Amino acid sequence: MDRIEAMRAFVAVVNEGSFTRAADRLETSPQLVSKYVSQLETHLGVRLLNRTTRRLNLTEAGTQYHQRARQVLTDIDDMEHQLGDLQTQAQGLLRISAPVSFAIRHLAPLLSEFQKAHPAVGIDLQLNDRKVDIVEEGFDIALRIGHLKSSSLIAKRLAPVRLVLCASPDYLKQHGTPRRPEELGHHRYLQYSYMDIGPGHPLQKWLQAGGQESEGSMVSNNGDVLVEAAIAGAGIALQPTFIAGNAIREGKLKVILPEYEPQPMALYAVYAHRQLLASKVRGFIDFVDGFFGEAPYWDQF
Amino acid sequence: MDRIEAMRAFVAVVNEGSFTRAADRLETSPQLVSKYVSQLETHLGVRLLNRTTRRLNLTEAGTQYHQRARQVLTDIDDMEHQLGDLQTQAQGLLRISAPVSFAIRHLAPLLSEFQKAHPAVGIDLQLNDRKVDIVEEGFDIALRIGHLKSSSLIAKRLAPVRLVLCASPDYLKQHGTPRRPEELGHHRYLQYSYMDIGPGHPLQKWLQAGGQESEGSMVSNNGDVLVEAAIAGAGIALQPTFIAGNAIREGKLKVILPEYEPQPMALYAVYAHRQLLASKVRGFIDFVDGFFGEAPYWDQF
DNA sequence: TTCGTTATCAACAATATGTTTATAAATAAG
DNA sequence: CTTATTTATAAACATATTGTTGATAACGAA
Repeated sequence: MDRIEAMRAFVAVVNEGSFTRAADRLETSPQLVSKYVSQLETHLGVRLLNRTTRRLNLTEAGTQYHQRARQVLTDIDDMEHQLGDLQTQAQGLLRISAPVSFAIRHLAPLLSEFQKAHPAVGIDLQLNDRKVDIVEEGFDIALRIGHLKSSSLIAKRLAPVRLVLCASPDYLKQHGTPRRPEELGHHRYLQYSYMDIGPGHPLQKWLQAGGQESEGSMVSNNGDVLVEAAIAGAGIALQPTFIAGNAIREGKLKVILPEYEPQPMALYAVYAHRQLLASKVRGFIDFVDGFFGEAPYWDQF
Repeated sequence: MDRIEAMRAFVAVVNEGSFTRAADRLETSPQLVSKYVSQLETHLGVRLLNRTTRRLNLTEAGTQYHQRARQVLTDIDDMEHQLGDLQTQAQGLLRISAPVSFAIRHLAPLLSEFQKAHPAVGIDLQLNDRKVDIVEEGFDIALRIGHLKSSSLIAKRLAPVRLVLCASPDYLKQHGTPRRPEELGHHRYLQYSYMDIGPGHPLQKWLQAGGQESEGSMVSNNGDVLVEAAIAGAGIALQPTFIAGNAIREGKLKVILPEYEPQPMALYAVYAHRQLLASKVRGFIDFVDGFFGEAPYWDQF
């Protein structure tokens, strides 16, 4: 027996004053309503209604139960409606984790526009380059850059992330512009700590060597720093276009060996579940998807 | 799905922080708990828990739902316990309908003793000689005297009610004491409006005739009046012993034609249902049953 | 009375329930 | 780093329950 349905039946019978009318109201058969009420009575061990075929009278217990059952039912309805609204209206706090450099440069306008479209959604943006555990740490969405290994999480690809080798015109004038990967050997590599372009790539060897052998080399876990260093003429950096793009467009950096550009990585939105997604999350993903497109503005140089 | 059980499962999972422990607590299988929670989620259209195999985290919706669901569940539990108490403790107002003359003479001591045994039960005693509709008028019990025709009500026989023909010694001295029914013809009959001793009885003819033909006869719907009239020498009355008994014992009335005494009627407690009886009602019936016995004190003369 | 209405009962087919068995994922231990 | 253990879920299945249908009994009204 579904006690909630039984309670609903009982309350309907009391309100309508008849099993048949209650059944009409609940769009079911009088037989079922009768069954529900008797089951409820048996469950409670108390007679709720004195019924003749012609008239119904509440017992004392019935009166009390009716009172409180109605309250409980409206509570439940309220509760479910509230959740329904939460679901359809896209409200609540959206907790997002995002990579530091990307967020600083490109997330502000997106978030601002998103909030215009969904005023009831609050945003908590946590910048973090480590791989957060979105379930454990309570994030709704994590934006990630890289080649994602499969996991139980859902990852939606939002935009390509191109990596380019670049250096300042001054630096190139001074040290020469490499035309082939082999020529990189003597150059300074501004290394990003977590860079991984995959094995087998022509640049891979140099990249690894750069980190281990070169003297006076520079390593950072922040791409902005490396790009700034490259602009200042400190060496050659392999960095995503969403960081270097602006400097390239302004002529402060030159792209080197474009024909050897690594496979593009991608920007992903990572979230926990595909089904029963809160609509604030669903809404955000739909919103971000297509915001940058396959040729993002930061690649226009 | 029983939504209440599902809610209980969800709340248990949140409280215990694990499906398996929740299942232990609810004495069911983890599989079922899992099923319940997912059904609840599907029903609500919202994900309540983010679950990895190792840890559980509430979603925003889950937090809200948990809060309110716990409230609803305790409400329901309270409600049912309250009804349970009502059931076992015998409390509330007991509404009794009883015949006027009987109640006046014999009910006060009974009720007083009953209330000593069940202090939490209040009594509303309505005296009425008409046949009340106990369901319609909201009585818990009706005491009735007579030969009950079957009905959907339950009637419990509490005591025999003997009817005796009686008159005052003075009257009998003046008009003679009848020895055979035929001799009644010339006597005055103090008639009770609702008297019915059934067809075929030797006295039946005289009783009917008494109502229709005799001049100067007396009719009343109250037995006390008729007994008082008989004591005053107004004629012969056919009245129950619980009214006339006292006068007989005191010698104010003499019993006539005892060998023609009609089949005894009975005192019944009539109530609506045999099952799921409120314990105040159950208690009263048990109490009254046997209080008077097969040879009630009013028959001792 | 007889009729229409109403609650309930009984029986059945459709559905749902809870159990069992198996699988995948995540941590802990060796 | 692999193996074990714990945990949640999925699939499959026997059993119980549900809601429907048709029939019954009781009350009121004409």
